[in-house]
Amino acid sequence: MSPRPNVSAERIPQILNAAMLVFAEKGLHQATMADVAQEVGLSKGTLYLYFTDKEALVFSVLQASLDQGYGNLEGILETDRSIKDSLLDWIQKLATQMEDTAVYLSIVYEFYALAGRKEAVRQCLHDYFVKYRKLLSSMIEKGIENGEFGRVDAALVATAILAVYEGVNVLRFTEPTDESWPLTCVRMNQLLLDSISLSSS
Amino acid sequence: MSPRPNVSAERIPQILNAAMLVFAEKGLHQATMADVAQEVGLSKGTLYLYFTDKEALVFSVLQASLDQGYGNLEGILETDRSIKDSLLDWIQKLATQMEDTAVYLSIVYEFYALAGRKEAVRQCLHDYFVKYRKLLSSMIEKGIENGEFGRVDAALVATAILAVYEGVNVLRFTEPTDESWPLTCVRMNQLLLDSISLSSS
Amino acid sequence: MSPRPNVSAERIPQILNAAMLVFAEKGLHQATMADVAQEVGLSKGTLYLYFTDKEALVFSVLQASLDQGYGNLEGILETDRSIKDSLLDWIQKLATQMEDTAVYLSIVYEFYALAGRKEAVRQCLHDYFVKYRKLLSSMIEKGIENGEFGRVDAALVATAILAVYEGVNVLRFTEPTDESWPLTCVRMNQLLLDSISLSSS
Amino acid sequence: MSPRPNVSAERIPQILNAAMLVFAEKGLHQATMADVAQEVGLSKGTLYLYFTDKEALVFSVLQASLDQGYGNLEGILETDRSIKDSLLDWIQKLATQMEDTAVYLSIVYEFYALAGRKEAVRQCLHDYFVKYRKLLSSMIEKGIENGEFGRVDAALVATAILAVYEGVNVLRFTEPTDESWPLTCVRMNQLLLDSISLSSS
DNA sequence: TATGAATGAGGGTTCATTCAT
DNA sequence: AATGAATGAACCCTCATTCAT
Repeated sequence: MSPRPNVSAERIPQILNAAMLVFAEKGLHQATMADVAQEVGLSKGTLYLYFTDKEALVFSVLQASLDQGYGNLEGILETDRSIKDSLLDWIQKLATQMEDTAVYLSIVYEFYALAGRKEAVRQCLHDYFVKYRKLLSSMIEKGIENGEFGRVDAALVATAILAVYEGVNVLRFTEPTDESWPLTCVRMNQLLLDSISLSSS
Repeated sequence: MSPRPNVSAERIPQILNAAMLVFAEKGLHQATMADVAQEVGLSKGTLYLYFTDKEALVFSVLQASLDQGYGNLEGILETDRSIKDSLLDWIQKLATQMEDTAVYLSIVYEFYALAGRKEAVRQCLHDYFVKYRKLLSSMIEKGIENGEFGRVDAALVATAILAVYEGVNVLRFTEPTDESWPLTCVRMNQLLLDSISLSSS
Repeated sequence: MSPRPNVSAERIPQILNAAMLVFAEKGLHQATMADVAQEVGLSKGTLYLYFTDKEALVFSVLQASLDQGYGNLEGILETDRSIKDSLLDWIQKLATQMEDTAVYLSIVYEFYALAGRKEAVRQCLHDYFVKYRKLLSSMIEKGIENGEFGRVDAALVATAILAVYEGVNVLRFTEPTDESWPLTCVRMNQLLLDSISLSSS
Repeated sequence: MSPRPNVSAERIPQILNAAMLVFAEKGLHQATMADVAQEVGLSKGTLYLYFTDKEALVFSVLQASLDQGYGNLEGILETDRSIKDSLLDWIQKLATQMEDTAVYLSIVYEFYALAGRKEAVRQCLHDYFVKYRKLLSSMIEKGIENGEFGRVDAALVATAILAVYEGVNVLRFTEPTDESWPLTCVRMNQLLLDSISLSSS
């Protein structure tokens, strides 16, 4: 239609990626729109063709981050393994990715901080956590039904899994040289799942 | 001796308190030195007699926060109760304080984010977590020795306790209306400690 | 001949009308080329095919406005009524239009302001006022000759008529709720023309 | 009180004067805060200690301008001369000042334009004109009472005086080389006042 | 003729920091 | 010790203008 191919579709992810990088490196506030622009290879002004605001850009980065999120949890279930093994698999995968996500963790904490002051941000994070809590919870319940787990509070365990993961991330962030964190995370969850498993521990 | 009492000693905590308030309310970056000055009732210029920098002020606030920290853990041990009960007591106390600390959590996450970019901040947080991890670890070990707990990895359990606490805080921060978080936190630790306890569960 | 009808001829008035609207609404400086483009239903780039500059567009709007001007004064004379009645007729017509021109008055004052800094604009306005001053002046003179008016300074009276109209517009602009301004304007001119009329007042 | 003398009181008029100059020279929008700052000999930032906004500065300039206004009209009355002579005296004075005020006229028209879009500005100008209209009106009435003038519509005449003055200013602004405008203005008012005077015309 | 994308200079505004008093 | 005034670097954002298609 237009004389020039519509590059909007590709520009936005480009910008988001660049922004994520720059934000992680310099911090949400220290990073300037000029920094982001330079990283994408666009001019400052062009950024504003795609995002009305720095705030809008930040928010989009948040949403893009959450869309990746904890990864494909539903897919995990579509196997014939036990719930416990499936969960541990997922956790293992998350743990393995820890290395790579470390760079972006800094932004995540800025988002958490932001959640304290911006309702929209809080809502976003809230929905995200609730979604995974529910997914995990239903898996635990399935495990209870099929006799893998005892009659535990599924929601509590689900929350615990998320909490442990988030908590380990915090601790790891202050001790990045220690490379055993992924393992620690997995072992904690093993401990947890073992403790609620019925017989074969 | 001095005609006027040296007010320096009292000024600094005054400023730190004010700064903590203002930082929590507006965010580390949105809060200006003017905001802090106004909160203490001093002029902007005077602030710089006590802190060379905004950075210095921020760092001092971080240290002051950490000095309060998780509370008196050593004191807990000086009882004749079981390790498990002592630990749960401590956790209970922490959980109870959650309500009050919520306001400041926003700064905490900004500090975490800062840790990704400022070595000094990371070091500070690191020392803090290590200190508590060691304290908890030695308690767990004492529990193993006296037969309360099985032969678990004490360091892992200690880390788990901290991780769970930190993780719950994260989740709670995005769902502040739900008031059951303190309870959730305690129950998780009960689950954890139960699972490593030998007989009497 | 050309496969497509040459739309240039119609485009320019379209653009000028749109620009006038937008300029009136937002102000000469607040109105952007994008605003104008959107109002015409063209793209920003296309605007520049018709006007080299924003300045050029503004200037064209000025000229277009002046072309409408105070309306057909010459036509007024082509009757057999007295000069005085003809003039009052014309003033009456102008006064009646006040309502409608009110919207555009805002631009007019911006043009006046511009005249203080742009020679071309001043020249334009100058020629405009001179033209009407001369027309009015010659009418007054005709009135003197045919005995309607006394031996007044025709140029002065002509200027007075214009001044009164311009002045009333200024006052009305700050008091738009009062609806008596057109009447006021007419009465002032009646007063003026009465005072220079010979007998039949 | 303060270690440094409080210069606020002198700064504000300094800034207003500078702003008036710069605004007149470059136009309300083309003039930058930096321009104004440089004119006062202050830094850009300092300007914001005294005016929250450019808008606030503009508005203050408007008010300062109006405070000077048409000059001391009340004072005129405190003589034993006739109303007519007093009024002509005042007009003469205004006319004489035309030369000096010419420079600032450009801003005045921008203010008029602004009045079309900013209620506060309109209000300001409105109050100003009303004030002088009332003053003039009461003078005319006094003239009617003491037999100087016929039973004319005092308000109409008052408005006419202002309108003529404003109108002449407009015309003069587009023909600044002609130096007879002050005279023209006076003669118009003479014509007007003569026409409403009773005997001794 | 038409346009969507891109640009970059420039303006308003903020704020950490300094300093004379 | 205390401060109010001043600074200036830096940031966000706008918008007239260009250009490849």
